[in-house]
Amino acid sequence: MNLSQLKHLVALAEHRSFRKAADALYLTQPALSRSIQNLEAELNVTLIDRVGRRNTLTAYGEVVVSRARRMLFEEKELRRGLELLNSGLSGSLNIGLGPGPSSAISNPLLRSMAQDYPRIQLTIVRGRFDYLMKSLREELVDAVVIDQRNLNDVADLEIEPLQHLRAGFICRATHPLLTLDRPVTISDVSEYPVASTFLSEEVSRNLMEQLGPEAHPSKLITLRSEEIPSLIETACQTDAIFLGIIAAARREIDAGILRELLVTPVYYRVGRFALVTLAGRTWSPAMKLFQTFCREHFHD
Amino acid sequence: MNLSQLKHLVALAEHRSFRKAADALYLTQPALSRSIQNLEAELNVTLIDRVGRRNTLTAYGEVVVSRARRMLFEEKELRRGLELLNSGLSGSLNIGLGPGPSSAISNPLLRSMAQDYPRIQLTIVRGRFDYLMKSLREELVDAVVIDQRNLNDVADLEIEPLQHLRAGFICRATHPLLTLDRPVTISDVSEYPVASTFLSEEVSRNLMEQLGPEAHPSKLITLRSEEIPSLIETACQTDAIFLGIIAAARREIDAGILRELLVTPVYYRVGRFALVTLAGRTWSPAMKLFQTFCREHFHD
DNA sequence: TAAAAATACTCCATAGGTATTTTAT
DNA sequence: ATAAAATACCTATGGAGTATTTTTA
Repeated sequence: MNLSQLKHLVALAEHRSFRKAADALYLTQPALSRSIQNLEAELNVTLIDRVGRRNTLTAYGEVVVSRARRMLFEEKELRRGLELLNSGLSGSLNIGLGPGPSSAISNPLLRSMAQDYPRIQLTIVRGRFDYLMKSLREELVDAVVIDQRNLNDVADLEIEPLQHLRAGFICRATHPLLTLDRPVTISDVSEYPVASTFLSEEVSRNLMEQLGPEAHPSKLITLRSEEIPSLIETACQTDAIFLGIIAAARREIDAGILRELLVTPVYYRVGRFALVTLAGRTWSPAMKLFQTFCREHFHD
Repeated sequence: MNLSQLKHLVALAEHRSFRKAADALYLTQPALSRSIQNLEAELNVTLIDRVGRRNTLTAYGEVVVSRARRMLFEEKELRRGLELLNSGLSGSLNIGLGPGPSSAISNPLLRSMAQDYPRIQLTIVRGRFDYLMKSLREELVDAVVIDQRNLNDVADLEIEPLQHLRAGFICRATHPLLTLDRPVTISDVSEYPVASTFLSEEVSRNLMEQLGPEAHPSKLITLRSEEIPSLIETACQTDAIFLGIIAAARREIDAGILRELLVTPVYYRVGRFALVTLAGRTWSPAMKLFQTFCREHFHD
């Protein structure tokens, strides 16, 4: 058995065709054919049932492919580990950020890297949960920061929970609701446009439980976008009320442009974010820097 | 990079001597020397510091050795996984059973697997003919056991006929009909509730041909369910008469609770069951065990 | 100056290529 | 009839052996 044969088998399992797999491997079809035959002969089992168009792995093939995948993963990590050692702090860092984390740390992360580690190539990918997890598993990004409540299948992941980020309502400092001489209710809020992202089921349910049926996103939210900065910009310039992570508007709140709007009963919901990486991958020095960064910057 | 080189490096890391490591690997010292050199050349790093007596791994060497250990572990597990599969001691077996076969072999199959092959993952799927065949063709199950009279399109199938299972009438041992001093007729039977599954067209026709129009299921059968054990339970506790595979009531008959009711003219109909798999698929050892099991357990 | 590792040289097993046949749809 | 996979045959690379030299404790 050798690593080439295993690569060949994995490719074959993916393409289900000797021809296509051979092309993908930059090999001739006969070479691939023999490579698989040799592997089968050595292991003394049939790995794939050749049934014309539709080749399928046998039970043996399944066993071999799954182990082979791990071995090839380890090989890739071996080579990457050497490169990391060689490159020191000049490596690259590819990060995937969910909408919440993106609004909270995108800017400070870019600034921090530009100032302190100018030789690190930083790439930030924005996206929805599924897309980010796919990117992570395909090793297109080194890590993602997402709401960990979405995570189901975590067997192959390494998850570092980050500090919670509070969520709430935010409006501009000159907003009429801030001058009210009584507590602001959800009905008051719904008199104005409410700007938010697409909220998960869990968050929606939570909103309703705490603030009543009027708070259901489908009724409450009138302005919806994945671009949180745009939403915040809107809240700055209009009477629209932003609903989301407080930290996303940190700069505007500090500048006195925006203010948190306290709604009774108090809506206080946290985003439970986490730094997620593929288990078994060596962390680059840049990755460790990012971890430190997240720990420091995840707060309200 | 290949697995031999990695084995060599790991041995070298353990023995800290080319000489000793070479001996342990049943290799000559120059061969080992070159093997390591080739690996170093390919990875373009020094893996081990040659300092005469006491060789030590470099930082690169540490990275490579630790990943290599995992790869070799995976390789060992790969081979062990195949052996387990081969010995029939592991693996998975997904079986689809039609109503008749299910009642006849579900329990013994579960018991047999639990006792003799505790590490095989057995899944039994119950269902009607069409559903089972669909599952088989989509490879959701490895095999189905069904009444082969239903089979039409068999081009892509491998069919092993199993021993016929007799069908007939069964009632409890204390049933009034058993004390009759004349042959029991179908009219006698129809005086009582008759419990059975949904019968195929062919079986229905056959029933009528042999026992007359009174025997048509739509008239005859008053208790209908796919759950044969429930029907048998009913026959045990009431004067209802069970119509179906005799073997399904094997246990109760052996225990003297139920008895076969002979109806004149003799109704003797066999279930022509078969073990059906997709042609061209390699049989796992678990599958072969199941085949043997079926051959042994399909009898009255 | 011994023991250890590297080098020089030879052999052959095997992975890969091209050309062709066999198989299955 | 055609696409896919297997087979036949050839070449070249590289891994392993033996003999020998170089290194260093």
